[in-house]
Amino acid sequence: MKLALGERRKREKEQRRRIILRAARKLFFKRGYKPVTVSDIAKKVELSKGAIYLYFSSKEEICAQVLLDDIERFHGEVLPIFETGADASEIFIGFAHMYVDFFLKDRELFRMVMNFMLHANNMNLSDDTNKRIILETNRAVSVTENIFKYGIDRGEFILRREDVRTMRNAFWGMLNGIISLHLFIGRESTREDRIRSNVNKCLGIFIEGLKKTG
Amino acid sequence: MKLALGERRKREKEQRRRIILRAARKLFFKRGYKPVTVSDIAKKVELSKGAIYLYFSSKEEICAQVLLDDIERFHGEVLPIFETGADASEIFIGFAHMYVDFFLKDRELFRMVMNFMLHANNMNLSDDTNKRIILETNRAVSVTENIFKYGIDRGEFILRREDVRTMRNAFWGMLNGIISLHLFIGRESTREDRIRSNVNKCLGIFIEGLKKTG
DNA sequence: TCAAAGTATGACCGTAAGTCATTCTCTCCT
DNA sequence: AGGAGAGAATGACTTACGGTCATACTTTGA
Repeated sequence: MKLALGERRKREKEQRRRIILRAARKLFFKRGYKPVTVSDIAKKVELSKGAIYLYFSSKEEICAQVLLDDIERFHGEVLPIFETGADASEIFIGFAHMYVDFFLKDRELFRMVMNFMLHANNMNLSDDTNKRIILETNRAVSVTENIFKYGIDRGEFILRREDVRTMRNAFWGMLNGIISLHLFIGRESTREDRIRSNVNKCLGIFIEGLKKTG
Repeated sequence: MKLALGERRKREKEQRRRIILRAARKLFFKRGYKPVTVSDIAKKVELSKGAIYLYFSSKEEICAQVLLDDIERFHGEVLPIFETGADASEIFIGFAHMYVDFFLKDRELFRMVMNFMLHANNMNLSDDTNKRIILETNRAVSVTENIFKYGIDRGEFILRREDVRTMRNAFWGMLNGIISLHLFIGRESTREDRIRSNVNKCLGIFIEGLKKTG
């Protein structure tokens, strides 16, 4: 009789999983999700298609894990912003810029995330992946909500606490919406600095609205 | 020798095209874009699959035309709002509510439109369809830009004219973003009145920002 | 050393978009 | 009326891709 997967094997398996993910990421970002086939990924890591399915249950699952890794990385990068002691408006702007920069590095990443949000309901993902999605979603939510609460506590924002959730939605919506429009609609001005300046202006107006007394 | 397509035939062809579109629309909205096959559509209108391709060059083309018809209808419905002589803020709110209501009637419609915006670049659409897309995009843009200009002219909004384009993007982004979040992320509160009230609050804040002097 | 566990393969399957040779049907000219 | 040719329709066929599985190879540990 045999025991379950030895330690070293487990490690090697995890390592191979990561190699596949890296390859998939590169391919997806270069050619887009749909055009990349599972065989393409297999070829790139010198495995057969069947082998890929020993590590991932579906192409969608690969996509989800690529995106989750990136989002986790973003959340890691964004944390220090809260240590600065800046006021809520500055934190907002800082957060928004990090978000924009994050997605401008790989525009296909943003498209994939949006697409994923749109269709996640109809995807068959592993329990583990679903857990990660919920975790990261909650993290994103609480990060932004906390900025609003911080602003309220400091007396910086005129906003009822029960409206924080609404404003959090508006904030995310605005940020994603502006990026979408620039990347996929605007033929003009998709230069990074242009997008950044637009985000600045929009958030400026929004924050003015939050500050306005009476 | 024969002449090109007689008048009556042309009319009948157009009629059949519309019948196919109606059937496709119903199927798409009921089961979603991907799950509906071209054969499903053909079956519903009692034609063979091949016949469908006499009227449309691809499934994507069918989708595009369904969406364009709906967007055109929306633009038709939204025009009267500008005849009311209301102030710019009211027009904004009115416009936003019509937009929200329009998409809440068929949630799949919104998903399809978002998806379309995300991938329109990589679709092979007919020249005619591409023209319609540009036309409708420009219409949407100019509608919102005009509200901003109107607000500036009335002295209602404190906003430089060169920032109108930016604000138009923010407005669209916010609106689409809020709807997206509610429909596809929020497990909680996707009730219509809830979404409407959220849109109200967000736009309220946004408009306050626009009105703020100094 | 050999049996079980684990890893890998690639032919194969199912499905769905899109094509095309063929057939049917209508129109209009003589 | 009749037939020629334009146009409408068909459905079997092609292609492409996600996913599966019987088979075979490799490692491990008793």
